[in-house]
Amino acid sequence: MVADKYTPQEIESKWYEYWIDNKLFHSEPDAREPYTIVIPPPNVTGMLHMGHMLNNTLQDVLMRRARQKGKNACWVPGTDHASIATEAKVVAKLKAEGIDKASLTREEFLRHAWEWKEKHGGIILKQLRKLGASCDWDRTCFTMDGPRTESVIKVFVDLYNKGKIYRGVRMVHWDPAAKTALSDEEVIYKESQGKLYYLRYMIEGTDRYLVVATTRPETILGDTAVCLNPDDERYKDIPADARVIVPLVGRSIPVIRDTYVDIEFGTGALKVTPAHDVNDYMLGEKYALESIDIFNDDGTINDKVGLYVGMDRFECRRVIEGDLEKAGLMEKVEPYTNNVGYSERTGVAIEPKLSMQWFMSMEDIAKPATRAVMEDAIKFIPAKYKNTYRHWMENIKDWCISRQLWWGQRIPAYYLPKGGYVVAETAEKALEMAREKAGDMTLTAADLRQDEDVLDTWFSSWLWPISVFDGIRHPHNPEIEYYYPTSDLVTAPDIIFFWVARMIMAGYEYRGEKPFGNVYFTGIVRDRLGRKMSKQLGNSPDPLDLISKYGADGMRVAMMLSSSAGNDVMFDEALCEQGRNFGNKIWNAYRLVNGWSVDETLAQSDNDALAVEWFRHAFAKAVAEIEENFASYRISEAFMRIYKLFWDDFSGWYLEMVKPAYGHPADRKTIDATRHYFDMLMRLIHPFMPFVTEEIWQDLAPRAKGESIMYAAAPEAEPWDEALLARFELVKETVTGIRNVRKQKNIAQKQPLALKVIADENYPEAYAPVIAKMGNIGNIETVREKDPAAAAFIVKTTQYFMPLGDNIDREAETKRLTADLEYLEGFLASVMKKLSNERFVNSAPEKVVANERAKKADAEAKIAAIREQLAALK
RNA sequence: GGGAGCUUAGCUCAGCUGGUUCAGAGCGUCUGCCUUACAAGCAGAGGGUCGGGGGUUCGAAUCCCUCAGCUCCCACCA
Repeated sequence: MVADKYTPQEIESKWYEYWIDNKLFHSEPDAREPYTIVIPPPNVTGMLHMGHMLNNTLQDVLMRRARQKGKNACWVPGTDHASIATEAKVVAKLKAEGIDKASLTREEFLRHAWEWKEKHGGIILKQLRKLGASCDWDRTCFTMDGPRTESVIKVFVDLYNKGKIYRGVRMVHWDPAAKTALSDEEVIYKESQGKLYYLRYMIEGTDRYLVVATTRPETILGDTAVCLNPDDERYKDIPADARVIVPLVGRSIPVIRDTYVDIEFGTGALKVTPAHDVNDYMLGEKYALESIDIFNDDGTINDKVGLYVGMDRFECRRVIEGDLEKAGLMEKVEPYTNNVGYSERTGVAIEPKLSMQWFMSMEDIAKPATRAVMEDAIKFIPAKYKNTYRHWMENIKDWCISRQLWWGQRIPAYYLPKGGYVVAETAEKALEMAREKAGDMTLTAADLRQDEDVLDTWFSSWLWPISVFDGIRHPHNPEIEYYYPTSDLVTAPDIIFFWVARMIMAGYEYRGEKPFGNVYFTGIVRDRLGRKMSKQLGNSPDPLDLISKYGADGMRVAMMLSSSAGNDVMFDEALCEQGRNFGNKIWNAYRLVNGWSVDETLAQSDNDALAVEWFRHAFAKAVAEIEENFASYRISEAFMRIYKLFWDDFSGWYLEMVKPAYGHPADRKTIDATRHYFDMLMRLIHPFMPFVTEEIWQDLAPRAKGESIMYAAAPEAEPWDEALLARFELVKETVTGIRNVRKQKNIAQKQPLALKVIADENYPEAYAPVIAKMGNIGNIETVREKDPAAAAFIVKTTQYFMPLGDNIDREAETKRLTADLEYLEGFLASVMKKLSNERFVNSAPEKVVANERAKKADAEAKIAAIREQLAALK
């Protein structure tokens, strides 16, 4: 027996515990077909936000649906070590405690970091439980746990041995806050308001000067040339061997010529700073220019030049502007908007920096991965992301995989005392190799120095679908053989390059097979005004607050109500309310059904038999449509269909039809059918609202311990009779017609009325008992003549009359009927126009023409009926 | 500078290969109801020249062109 009031908070934790206690989320390989999802691992120290709610609700819906379909469903949860983000958090935490990272050894720091991870690491997964996520928690993985780390190292060594990983000095994106290199994908370009400074470079030995435009005057410290376009007429008279003096610095640098320089931009003169600009770097290479790195790793000025030493780069820019003015070397300053790259993690402006890094060459590994998506071996939903994907894959650049951090997998490269290095999975193996390489058997482990850098976090998460089943270390273990490839991946499109593309590459490289069959891209969760949710705006609600307010089921419904694949989600708290209300609706419908008493001797009424039969067909049709929606990943539409099925068809019509009068019992057949329907409806709703459906399902019949609606088979598609459903629509319209009359005449539903009908072929006579009950009609009388004194309405072509004594507003009725008549005549005219068009009749398919003819007949019959009613009114 | 996508009711969106499931849904709005399952509800109603213009076609929200507005992705113009 369920409680009177629907309070989600009271049932949700109870059932989650039940599922856990009975190990209902756990999966082991068996004879059934597997259905597998690996969770996009959230940052280990992260908090749950609305994006997670959307993402994980969808995954849970798919999981629960798969279980009901008899599949062996396995959802692997886990977290990501998120090296930059986590290290930043730990550094900040230590700083707050007065500990400077620089004062710690690597081992000490890592101890702090692990401590922090142990303390905060599980939070986000615990939060996921509140949502009802049916993850197999026994399988929880962490991208930096033992097996995953070993897998990463193994893959690194393997790729190195295949010649796909190399080390080199390159211009990389440097994050001065995190003090590490970043990959191209970790840089976000944003339009920024800046200034364009025009600086004077005195030409050596003359009193003339060249004016050079730059957005970054502080980098003059590293200037080693000025470049002109050889075709620029303005500079024809500058000698080929001219040199200029770097402002303030006083260094003499050459003037070079290269067509790279855009004559149109600025003054047509470009200052070349090979250490701090990607293009300048290339010019530097080409002309063998000196490269002067003027920054420390934290973005302050170093002592190479001796000016502004220790000053922050932005501070330096401000100061240098003033100094140039004072020295008379500033021609002018203009406002300027340009694209500046920022670190995805720390948000600070990126500094291009020349440094020694590890790279992975991507071109070959990208090829099979591109093909898989283009040929739909892996399906993207929505498909529009295929283009984005292809474009990136076809222009792929090598991947900078080293990070100057401590939190992460340390690169397994070991440097020999006399130069050179070896790459090996273990220190022992490395020593062996080093001895061989150096030809010195006296080398000891202490002589080797392991690379200080760690690997990019994505270098571990790209293996996720394989490594969670230990398929890297043991490629033929039963788990990987059974669960891989996984079925669906649900993720946000902003990590398509970071993660999705790379997982596909790893899949083909290490399994020779795709990592998943379908990728469902969710949108970004925005607020009601379409703004991205962010901490700064404070427009991001705490999902846990919403869950405690509306229940997890309500929260899940809110996510379903607003999310078609790939479209952004406009989130509004009102949607949670709607979800909660739906839970309430289900709850009360159950209370109604549950409250009926049975009279075993009672025969089923015609009315009830008709209702039961109709709903069987309505339900069958809905199941087929829901099936179709799921098959095409229209999850929200599947939900909306179920929502309407339950609320409108089942509660609004079916229950109202079979509901016994207050205090009266129901017959056995009707009760059993209704409870059966309830069971089936709960199963349909369960993937979306697991808690309330479990509560009711458990109450519906005695269940064995450990039994759960989770494993109750999804309703199967059955055939249905479309004609029967169409016939019933006429019944509904008739009932609505009656209600309208009541409303217009202000007659309460309680008061029984009489109904007369001129029965024609559109009169659903068989359903007379239903019309009578739903309309509270005492007697339905079949007549031949219209009743001029009665309120009248028409359904399709059938005329109905409700004698109400003499209170008929003839004028209003005439007006209403005349309006209907006008509309229909116009309609008929348009149909006639089509039919009289020879070309239409000749070239349109027969079905369409037949349809138009039917429309014509219909309209004509209806017009005749209205004319008759109008005549009767006079 | 390239590329992709979007524009349908007050809001959020469906509308797959052109033709009764083509003008739809949910929410909101309005009106009337506390009718012993549910006011977190019930009953009823109104609301759109499918962004503008042009074209193809017997027929266009749907296909093509064009203009306008919005969004996203990619790209080294200092």
